[in-house]
Amino acid sequence: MTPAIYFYTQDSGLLRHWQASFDGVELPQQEWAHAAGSIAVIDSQYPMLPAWNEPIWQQRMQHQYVIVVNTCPNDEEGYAVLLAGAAAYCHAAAPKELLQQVISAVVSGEIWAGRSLVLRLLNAVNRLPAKPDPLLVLSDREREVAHAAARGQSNKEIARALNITERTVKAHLSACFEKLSVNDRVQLTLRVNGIN
Amino acid sequence: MTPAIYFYTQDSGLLRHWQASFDGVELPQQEWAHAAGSIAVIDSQYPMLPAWNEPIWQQRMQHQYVIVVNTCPNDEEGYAVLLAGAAAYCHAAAPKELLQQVISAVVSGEIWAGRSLVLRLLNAVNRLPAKPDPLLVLSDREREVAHAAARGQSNKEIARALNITERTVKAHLSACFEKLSVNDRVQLTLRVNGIN
DNA sequence: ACGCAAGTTGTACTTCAGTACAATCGCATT
DNA sequence: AATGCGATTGTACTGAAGTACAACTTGCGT
Repeated sequence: MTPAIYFYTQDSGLLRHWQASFDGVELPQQEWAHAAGSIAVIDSQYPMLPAWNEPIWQQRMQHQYVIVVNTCPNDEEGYAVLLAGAAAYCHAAAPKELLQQVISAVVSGEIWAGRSLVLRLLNAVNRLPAKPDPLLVLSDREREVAHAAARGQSNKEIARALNITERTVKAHLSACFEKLSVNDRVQLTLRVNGIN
Repeated sequence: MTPAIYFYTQDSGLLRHWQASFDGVELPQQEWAHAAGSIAVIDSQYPMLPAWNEPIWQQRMQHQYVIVVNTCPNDEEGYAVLLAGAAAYCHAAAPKELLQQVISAVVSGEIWAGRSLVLRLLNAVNRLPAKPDPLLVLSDREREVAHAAARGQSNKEIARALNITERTVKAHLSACFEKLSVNDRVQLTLRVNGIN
């Protein structure tokens, strides 16, 4: 059982191809509505798409599996797309079997990309620019608490370790959530560890 | 204010050096007792240490900041130590100022290593062996739920996305916790994302 | 002296996460 | 047919997490 699949395209041939490969593929009703956890397949030739380095994509991809397809895929675009957080990048008219592989990989939380793109990504690892640490907005104490929480420690454990009360730990964590615009310690963990 | 610092060494000269640099440095009472979140400074010449690739270290380093020191540090050992999850690797008799830098970096959740060691680590990134996916023990459905949780989604969101009840999500997550030997979704998140 | 930010803690409350104990259903293997 | 596993859901409970509102202290710069 796969989540709902919304297909953003204006190519009716592609739509038919996908509908022949999966039950439940549909064109989205509201332009960019997205149910959390659903799958969005986006034809990169869809008109008026924001650039892949726009932060709007990261927000979206946090709550939805985004698969980007192109009738003429290229590594440059694929690189940008995956950096933006997409779950997959593949040929829009790929055979049914391949598409099913991609979908099942994505639903299982994997990232799908072609071989040449993967190699390019691996080579890029060494040249990661020193990213500005998002934790700099936190005070020293808040950063300590945030890192402890992001290691998987409970409030009680952190309190004992830092020799403060659990109440104080909560205060610091609430401040961290606020400053980092996250809702809970799991999202904090992801942020601290540079995921998403 | 720093957590308690336990110094595992048999070199009384080193112990004095550290005690002169920090308040609260003490020899551990019970051999390997460790309070969650405290700092363990381990002289790698301490007798009978397990090899750094022993899994026992990963468990330990999950709940404690471990700093490994050596009176004669070398990159080989440093590499193994940091791979095992240590927070720092440095010269045991480093000047007070440096030690304080190391401690404050560690308490802030950073990893400290000398420059040559850092360069070596960077070069190693490309040669990471394909690690056996720990999630293979999960069923397909459990893996879906685990990945959703590890993206920061709440039980309610996951339930909506997969079109099942929140109760079922809890059931799957409990199974995941059990199979992966973790206590909660934060630790699951770390595991799924290959941290620690 | 004054303001301000950071750190600390308290009480009280709401909501979420996680567990215990159980039950039903489908499917595949024996 | 029987057994077992995975998926699903229920009720009920405990404890942790997070928020609201508020207060006190310390240090630092003006």
